[in-house]
Amino acid sequence: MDNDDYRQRVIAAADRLYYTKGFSAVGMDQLRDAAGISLRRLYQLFPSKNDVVTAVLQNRRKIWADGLTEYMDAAPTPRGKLLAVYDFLADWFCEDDFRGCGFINAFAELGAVNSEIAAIAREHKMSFQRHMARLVAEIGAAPSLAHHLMLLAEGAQTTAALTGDPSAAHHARQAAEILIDTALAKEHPNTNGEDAETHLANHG
Amino acid sequence: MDNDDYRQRVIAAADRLYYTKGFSAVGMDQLRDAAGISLRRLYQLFPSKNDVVTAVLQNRRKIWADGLTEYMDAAPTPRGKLLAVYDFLADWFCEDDFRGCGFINAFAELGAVNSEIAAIAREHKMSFQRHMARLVAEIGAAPSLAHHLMLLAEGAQTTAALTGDPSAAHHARQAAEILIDTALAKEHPNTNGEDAETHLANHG
DNA sequence: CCCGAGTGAGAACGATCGTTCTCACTTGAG
DNA sequence: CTCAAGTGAGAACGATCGTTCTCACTCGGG
Repeated sequence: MDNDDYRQRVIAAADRLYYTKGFSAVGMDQLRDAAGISLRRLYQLFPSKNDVVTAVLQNRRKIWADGLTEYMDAAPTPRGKLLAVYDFLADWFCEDDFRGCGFINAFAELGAVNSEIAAIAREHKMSFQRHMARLVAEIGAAPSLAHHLMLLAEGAQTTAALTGDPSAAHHARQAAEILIDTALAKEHPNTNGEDAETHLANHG
Repeated sequence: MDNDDYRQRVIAAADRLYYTKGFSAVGMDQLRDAAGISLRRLYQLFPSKNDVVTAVLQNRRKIWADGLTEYMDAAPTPRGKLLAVYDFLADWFCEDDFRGCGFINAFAELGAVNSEIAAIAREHKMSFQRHMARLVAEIGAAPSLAHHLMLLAEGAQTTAALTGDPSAAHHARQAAEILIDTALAKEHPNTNGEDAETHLANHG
């Protein structure tokens, strides 16, 4: 077992602890116990707690992007890919330990004091935003639609976390369908909305 | 100057400090300095830091509700009241020290460990939700519209906080207009959309 | 005046945090 | 084998936290 394996073990344990309890609520001793590693090796892998936190967030960025991409790839059409975002969220919200978006949580807890963490959270959101904008451009809708869909996804995450109700993803999907179809109807006014309506009926 | 004045002074100072730096990042000593009060009196007003935090959140609940109500009352129609939410957010986002929704931040930082704070944050969101649902019922739209509009407002708050871009409120308003008008067109299909369209043009 | 209750300023306390150090032990090279 | 380098387990350190205590002082009622 080499250093990279140990790093990944620490990151996995830290991610779970930080996400479920908050960053400042989890000390290095607790992380050592959870990762099954000595404090000495922990500090030679990560010179400070802040390095653990940033590594955890960078790791989570990749996991989140991969998970989302997986859902999107399963959808055949650009419209379906956009709506797959909310299916991805729906499944996520149903997980037992769901506690909101880890980046929003990190920003809320540490963003004001630690600009590096604020930057990581911001970069995560902006890459999601770019992803949405690309798909919106593909279906030929106005760029503002990407903002609208992003707001729904963000709102669903915080609402599901606070209320504990996973149906926020379902509501976000409903609204997204309306916004997408309205945007498409505005850009292609000659085609009637029949296709969109049947598509909507199949999923909703 | 009686005890209530002191209490209010502490709450005001604590609110600013907690909101801009986070809860665990602000100690009681710092709060004492900011409030201009002795540690002794501080602890006889609030037996523990947790009491300060909950008092701050309860206070912020009232301030938030009053501010929103003010914006809503200025709008003549129920539709205008619903859209006033996003004007309220827009002005809020432009404040210098805006750092997202204080309740989401509190939930993110302390909600996992402190169930009392989680409950306050949840209650705040649900009272906002009820407020929206009442107005949606007034304009005769489907209840799901209230969920959609709430998601937009929530998403705007986190997006504006993370990206630092106040235009999230503007985008949320755009999307809200589309969703409201679509919902109204579905509930009253005999009236054409002209009224809604001109209203939209006046505001957007 | 006296006296007791309450106050401000801040030291002190115990807990906990992030981080480093100690020390006995392992291990691979010579 | 010997020895140097690295490790695990955990004590130790300094800082900081929330909270309490000390002590000199104020001040209103007798």
